[in-house]
Amino acid sequence: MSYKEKKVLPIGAVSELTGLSLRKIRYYEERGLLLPERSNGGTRKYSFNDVEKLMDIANHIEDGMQTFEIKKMQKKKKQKEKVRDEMIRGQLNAAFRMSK
Amino acid sequence: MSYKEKKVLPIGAVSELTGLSLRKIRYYEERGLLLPERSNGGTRKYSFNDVEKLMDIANHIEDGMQTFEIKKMQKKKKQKEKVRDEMIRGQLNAAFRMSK
DNA sequence: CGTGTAAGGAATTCTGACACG
DNA sequence: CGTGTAAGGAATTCTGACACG
Repeated sequence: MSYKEKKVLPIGAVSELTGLSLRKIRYYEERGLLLPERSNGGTRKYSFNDVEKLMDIANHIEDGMQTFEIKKMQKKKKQKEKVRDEMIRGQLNAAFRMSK
Repeated sequence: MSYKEKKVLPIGAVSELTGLSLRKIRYYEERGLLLPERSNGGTRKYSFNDVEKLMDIANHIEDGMQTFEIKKMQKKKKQKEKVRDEMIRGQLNAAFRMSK
């Protein structure tokens, strides 16, 4: 796994990087838009990927989009990626069979 | 600047990533092998680059090298990089003059 | 709904020092 | 020299709640 995915940043760093308040960051998590890890003590740990996701979320919020709509978009995006991956895998399998 | 250089990790995360104790991490800084940033409150902030540097340091320590020796090595390494960069710049300038 | 804030407590980090070797 | 540890304090984060709208 690359640095971008490592869950290591404390919420304060994320707040500085994104410009979002601690309240907002925690609220977006509450709405399921984000899933940081937790330390043994219970403190949140974020990745740089989470930071990017948050900036994306912030943009949508600014545009007047509601959290549940953003949540929907995330699901659709994941669905698209899934389909695309299955397509690729299918093509590869087909090509593999052809090669024999 | 890339994620790798951003000073954002708290010392606890660095400890987990490197497997080094907090004491060791702070001590290597005291010896000048490392220069994390500080938050307003005074807490240390590390980059992934610092994490890599620490694993390097740990290896040298295991080999019985002393901190001042590691410090020397770091200086030599920097010197080499500097010379190399100047070489490249020189070559580029020469090529540029030739092209006119 | 999305966000600010005050409140009390818990987790994290800080420094300087003593210990051992 | 390099590292562990106990000590006291400060910075950071956590949760649940009230407020506004």
